[in-house]
Amino acid sequence: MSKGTDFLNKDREKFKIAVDIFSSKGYHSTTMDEVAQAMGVAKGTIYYHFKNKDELYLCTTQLGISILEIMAREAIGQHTDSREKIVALIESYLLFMHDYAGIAYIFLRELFGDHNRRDFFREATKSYQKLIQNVLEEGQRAGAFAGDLNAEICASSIFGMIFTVAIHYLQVYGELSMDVVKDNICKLIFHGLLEV
Amino acid sequence: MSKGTDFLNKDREKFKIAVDIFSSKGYHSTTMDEVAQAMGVAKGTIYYHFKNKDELYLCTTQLGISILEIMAREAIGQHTDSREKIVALIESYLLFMHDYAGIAYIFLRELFGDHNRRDFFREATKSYQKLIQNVLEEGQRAGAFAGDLNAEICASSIFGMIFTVAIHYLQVYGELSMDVVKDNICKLIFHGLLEV
Amino acid sequence: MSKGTDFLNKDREKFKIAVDIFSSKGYHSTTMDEVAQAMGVAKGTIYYHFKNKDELYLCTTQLGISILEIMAREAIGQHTDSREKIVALIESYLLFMHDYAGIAYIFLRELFGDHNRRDFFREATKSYQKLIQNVLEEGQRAGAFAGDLNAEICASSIFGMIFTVAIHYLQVYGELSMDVVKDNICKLIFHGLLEV
Amino acid sequence: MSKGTDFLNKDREKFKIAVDIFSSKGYHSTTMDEVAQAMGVAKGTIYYHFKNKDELYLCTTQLGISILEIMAREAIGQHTDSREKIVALIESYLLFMHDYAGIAYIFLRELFGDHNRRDFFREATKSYQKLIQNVLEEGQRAGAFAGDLNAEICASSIFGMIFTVAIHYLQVYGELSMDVVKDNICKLIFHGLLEV
DNA sequence: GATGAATGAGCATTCATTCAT
DNA sequence: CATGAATGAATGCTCATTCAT
Repeated sequence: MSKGTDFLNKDREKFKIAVDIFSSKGYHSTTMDEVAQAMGVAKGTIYYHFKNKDELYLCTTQLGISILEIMAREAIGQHTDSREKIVALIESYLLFMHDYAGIAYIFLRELFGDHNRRDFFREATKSYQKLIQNVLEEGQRAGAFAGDLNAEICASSIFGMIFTVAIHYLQVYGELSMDVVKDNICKLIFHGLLEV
Repeated sequence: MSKGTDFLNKDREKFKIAVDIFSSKGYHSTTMDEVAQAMGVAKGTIYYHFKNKDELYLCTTQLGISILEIMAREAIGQHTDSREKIVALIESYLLFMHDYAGIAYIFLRELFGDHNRRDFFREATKSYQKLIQNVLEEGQRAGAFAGDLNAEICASSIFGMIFTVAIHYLQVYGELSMDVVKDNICKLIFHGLLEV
Repeated sequence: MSKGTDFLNKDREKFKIAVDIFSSKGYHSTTMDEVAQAMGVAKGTIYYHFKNKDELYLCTTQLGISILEIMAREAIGQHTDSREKIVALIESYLLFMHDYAGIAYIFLRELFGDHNRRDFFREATKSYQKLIQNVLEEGQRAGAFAGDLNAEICASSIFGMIFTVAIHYLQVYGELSMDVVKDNICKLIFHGLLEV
Repeated sequence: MSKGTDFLNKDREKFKIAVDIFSSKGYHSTTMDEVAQAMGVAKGTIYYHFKNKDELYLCTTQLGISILEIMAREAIGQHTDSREKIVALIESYLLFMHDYAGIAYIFLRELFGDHNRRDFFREATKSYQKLIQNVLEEGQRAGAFAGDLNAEICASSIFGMIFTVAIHYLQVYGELSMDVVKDNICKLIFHGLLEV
């Protein structure tokens, strides 16, 4: 944990400010002056705690993403049934989108972003998708999920679908009605589109 | 159609160059010098055809996105059965990702991007999701798809899942094996995860 | 007479357009594109007639200033009395300001302008002031004007006062009421401020 | 008082440098690089204190013009007699031209300049002319000056004449012999041209 | 620890000028 | 004679970073 992460951890208000600015303006359009002013400190102070802008951004994002990781692991941990685990994961992702939409935006943006930081976010994504994938494979071995499905592809699908729907909702309706979204995603994931 | 779109339309090579650079380096990290040099023209030439960097970027992206729209509409047009339409849409999206991955990156990046250009991309996204949504609702009326599903949420889900999986594949395996991905997504979408 | 002067002389409409643009926007803020568009010709056409922007500007201004010279010489020529000559000169200057305010602005601006073109305008000014000075000296020799006055200083004074008042009027009242201005300037010049 | 005015006020050397460059090369032909180099600071330093080139120019000119205002008000304040006030005003203007010729050039140039900044300079000019006008009206009420003269026109005349003569002298002789100029202008203003 | 004035490399943009048609 | 697409040198401005206090 770097000096900077420490700084943001101790002062969660400043963390939120950093997330707000970076998520609403993007990395490049956010200036260090703006961050400093929004945080109510001098620019030099930020450079005292962070080596450079990139470190500030990365620390901010890392801290935010670690929250998602904790939420997801906790969600899974509370269940033994694969299906219930999937539901819990969906719930936790949606909750994260609801509570930390700024971070989510940054995360997705960087996931599709340019070379510079993509690797870091790819790793994070892989680990989240792996979380889903593990539950899927576990479920397949237990005979709960169809064995002929490629768990990797399904995990990636579920990951992408949740975030896309959540952001669609946030953008179109301004708010995320979690129950409706959760129910529909669960139905789609578990039973598919076809009428039986 | 602006002067700039004209320029890119007539010289598809330059269009591809613009897409390549913007998708690999991102908007901000791409300099007009680089674009000019890569296109083999003077910087002034670009400014003769485009008002500024933003217009160059937007024209490039718009042209790219219009390709997706054409592909998607053609795909749907060749089928009457709702289920086959969905399959065709998935195929066309994957084909687009395969042939125009750069555009797809830009598209997704901006979809989650900062306020400046988000609106433009949101509209484009909405129109694609609407395409899916219409097919879904048509299928529901025909009794092919489960009537209790929210078509809007499902459309957004399908949209997000396809792109996410495709990019995951491109990032992890460097190439998109379309058949495998298509088959799995179809299975998941049509029948769901559960073993029957 | 250069090719350019010819061009402007033959097409007085284009001359007026050039004066309008240069006087309202200044030399540097006027682009060749603007001039070409306002004249209704292609940029290349202008470069066909003028070597460069500077020549266009100089030809335009020279032509304008020559008008003032003709007006002033005609005014003087119609009188033999020194005092009447002065009145006629004032009238002609005011008339010029009234009819060719654009030229007058350019003239004065350049008179106080930077090094580049100052010399040319200085010469023109000197010649106008000399015109006044000659009349003054003539009048002094004839005993009409006070002999202890420095004719050079007085000529310069009169020149400056006329233009300044005229522009003051144009700027403050939007229009030049020539009679009022002329009367007052004559009174001031001939009798001075003091109550007798 | 803006940050920039502060900067120039504290470091009068830099103020003089700015005046020198702007007056000798004009606004457009002066580059920020030149100003920075002449001042011995980095370009960024200038942009730290001034929002842009225009603000630098305006602050510089404003500061210069305020000097003229102070000089003029001091000159008037030391006298009670209207005629003596006029003489003092003339003296102060000539002194200003002598000490701050650069500012005077900028001032006059802008007074006849293009639309952009003209308004600002017009206001300044009006206030100076008003200064003269007030003294003239005061003198008229006291019976010292001819009552049938339009004070506004006379004030503008006097203003223009002083500056024009002073600049004429500077340009022709390279130096301003103040006594000669002052005496002649006073004679002309007070008694007029006519031999009595 | 904290500050904010100073820096300068980097970049978008402008525009006079050219020249092939 | 006339055109207008192409050029590239020139320049205003930004902003991450440093460092003396």
